[in-house]
Order: sequence, then structure tokens, then C-alpha cells
Amino acid sequence: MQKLDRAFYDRDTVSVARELLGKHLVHVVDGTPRIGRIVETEAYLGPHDLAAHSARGLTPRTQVMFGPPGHAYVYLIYGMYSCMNVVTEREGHAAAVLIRALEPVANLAGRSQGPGLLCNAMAIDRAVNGADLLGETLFIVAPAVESRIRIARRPRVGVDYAKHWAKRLLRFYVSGNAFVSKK
DNA sequence: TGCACGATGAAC
DNA sequence: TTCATCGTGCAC
Repeated sequence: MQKLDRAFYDRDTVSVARELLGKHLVHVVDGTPRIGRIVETEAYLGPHDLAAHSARGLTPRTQVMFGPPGHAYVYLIYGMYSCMNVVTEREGHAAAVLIRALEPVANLAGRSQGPGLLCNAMAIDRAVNGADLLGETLFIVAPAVESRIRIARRPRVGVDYAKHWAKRLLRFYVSGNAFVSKK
């Protein structure tokens, strides 16, 4: 298992979103690694992308998006669900990849299809917001054997307010995988 | 200081 | 299709 390095995240966001598919997200909780295979992602390109949180500028919530790549941006949505993002591109660019669904690999608590459920199953909440993905508790690895996959593209979910950005095909998932979220 | 609204999920 | 539930950002 090879942990992804900083250079992996310090690239254009669409490439990172595509190549994250098939990688393993690992969160070590009380010494136990919770592991899920990433099967669905969405790219949020930066302040010019009206669907991205960073489109409203630098705020206390979004400041990790403006920080260096390879960090976790975790926020609360609808007052009850956490969503996990990976910060991409150079510091100040404010782009990120939302992880939308995982296929269970080890020690997950319950289902993990959908950004809210995934965070429950992985025990990810705002306590890990800003965590460095090159650290020892939350990180992403390339599995020893990476199966060949076909990548499908769709519009992102729940961003109808973002005008023409809502139509962009910035959601990626493993074609045919049963753990991709519905909708 | 107040308020409208989500990058959602589950029940009905 | 409706509702639970609350942090965030912006209007006033």
C-alpha cells in the first residue's frame, strides 16, 4: 500500500477526481483502520466555479480550501451530515474533490453510499477538518492490486443554483459499481 | 441580530 | 414527496 504524496494532489482537480477512483481512503480510529475504496467523486474547480464553496471567497469555513493541497476539508451540510473533500492544486487556488461514495473494505460502520453516510461509516466529522492527508490518521493509499475500471461522467448533484456550472460533467464514478450513490 | 437555504438521507 | 435540523453567509 503506497500512500499518495503531495504531488498527487497538487495537480488539476479533474485529474485528481478521476484518479482518486479505485484508491483506498483510510481513517485510523482508536488504532483500528477504517478502509473504503473510493468509487464516486465530484470536482469543485475553484472560486470561478459557482458550485464551489470557495466561490464566495475566503471565509472561516472555507479557509482550508484556500490552503495547501493534500488536506481534508470537512464541513456540515443540512445541519446533520458531514461531507469529506480533498484539497487540490496549489495553495490559494481553492479547489477540492468531494468524495461521494465508498465500497467497504474494512471496519466500516454501516453503509457508505453517499457523502453523509460515508462520513458516518468512516467516523469522519469536522474534528478532522484541515487534517494533513500525509499524516498517520487520515490518508489515501493506492491498493497493492488496482483493478482496471471504466469511469463514467455525470453532472454534479444538488448544484442547480450554479447556472451553467450545474451542467458541467464534473462527477465521476466507477461504471457499474453497486456502491455508487443513486440519483 | 435575524433569516433563508443548502455538495443529504430516510421515512411515508 | 416531505421532513428533520443547524451552521453559514449575507441582509439589515
